[in-house]
Amino acid sequence: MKSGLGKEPLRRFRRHEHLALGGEAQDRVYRLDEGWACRYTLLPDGRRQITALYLPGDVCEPQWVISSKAELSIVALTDVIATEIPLGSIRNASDEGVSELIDALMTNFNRQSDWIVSLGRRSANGRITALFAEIYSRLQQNGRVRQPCTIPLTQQDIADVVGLTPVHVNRVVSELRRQGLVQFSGKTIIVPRPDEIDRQQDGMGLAG
Amino acid sequence: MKSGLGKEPLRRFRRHEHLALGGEAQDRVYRLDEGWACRYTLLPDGRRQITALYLPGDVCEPQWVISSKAELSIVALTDVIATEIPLGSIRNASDEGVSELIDALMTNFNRQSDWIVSLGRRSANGRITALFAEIYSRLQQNGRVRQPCTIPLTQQDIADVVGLTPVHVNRVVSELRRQGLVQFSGKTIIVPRPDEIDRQQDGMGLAG
DNA sequence: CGTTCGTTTGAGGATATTCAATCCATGTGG
DNA sequence: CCACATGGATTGAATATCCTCAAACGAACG
Repeated sequence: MKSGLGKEPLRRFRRHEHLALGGEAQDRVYRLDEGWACRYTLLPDGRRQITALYLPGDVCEPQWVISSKAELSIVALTDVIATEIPLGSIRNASDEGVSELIDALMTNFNRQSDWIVSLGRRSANGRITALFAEIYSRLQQNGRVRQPCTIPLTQQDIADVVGLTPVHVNRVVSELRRQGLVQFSGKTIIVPRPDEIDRQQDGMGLAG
Repeated sequence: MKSGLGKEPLRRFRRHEHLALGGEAQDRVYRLDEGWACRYTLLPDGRRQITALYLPGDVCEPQWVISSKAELSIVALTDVIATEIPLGSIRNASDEGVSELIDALMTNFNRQSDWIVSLGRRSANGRITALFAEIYSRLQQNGRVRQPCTIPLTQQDIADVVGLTPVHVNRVVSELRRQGLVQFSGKTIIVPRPDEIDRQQDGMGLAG
């Protein structure tokens, strides 16, 4: 995966362009070098629920190494530059490439479980602050934290992640701004002190 | 996995007994021969969110074949009889056992994505009917449908799956009973016509 | 300069929660 | 066989949270 061979082709996607369509066979995965993307489901009435967020540095979608089929569509949330990684090139030979993908898969699996907890048991405020804290933590792990942490998501995008309406997201986020927990810069959100955001989450820690 | 060798030991768990504790190393998986179990997270204030349901016939937790560690606790929701399947016995030799577990893992992964959609975008009524429909469908796939489909879950358990309070679950379920979509038999719920329940779900299908 | 996309604000209403009781079946000990 | 304790289901009233509808606003873009 980290083979610096430079043989893997770079792909560019514009915002709203699809990296994959639900049902399609996949013969590659992507590593996002720049930009954000997501997996989502569209309801018949047009509402959208995002089921996974892909940040710069993430591999999208690691499970294709197992199933070779996109269950859901993947779309770019910003302009994206991605490295194309053919599955054939790593599936033969029990490479470290495979185990890296498997690790990423399990990480996503556990993240989904966590997100079920958020959606099931947290208030709007808790879900949004939890999302910002998660994003910061993941960017940090990917080595992509500029100071401070910036989030190029639309409030509509955020709403589709946290399962709320954009109107209500706006009210919650505005309140966070009033408290100084986030700042706005144009349409991107800035989290100046991620550690404080983390403490905002209502009733979330661990046990049992 | 289906080796009828009879060498695998049977394990019994009483209701509320743990099959695994979060953080524990695991050297086996379980196939549930009888009874129901779940994976869950406990919040600091005592509320619980169930992140996976295990039905008779299911393997619990297939991802242990990869990670060998329980991220979250697993508890029996009813009395359980399970077959213990040592991981060592199938990890060497690229058995069909492994690929069966991998398949189950991917099924659970996709089910979690679907559940995120439910929690994020469905009403109480939609979540509960979706849950019943999912349960019926899974029991059928596992070859465990007696006529009719019975669900031995407490309303509190259901609440912890769908992310609602038991009080509100009671109101919704009572309304479903009034409409004849479910029946009660003591504390267990019966779904006489699962196909009709399926049509109750508000705004759920596919697209995009 | 008019569109377009995204944000912001208000008013009103629907949905789900909270807090409390009550009910009911089951199981236990006397 | 009955009194009592227990766990779960049920109901009501009041409240909180979030949604819907509608309009206005602002920046970016062609």
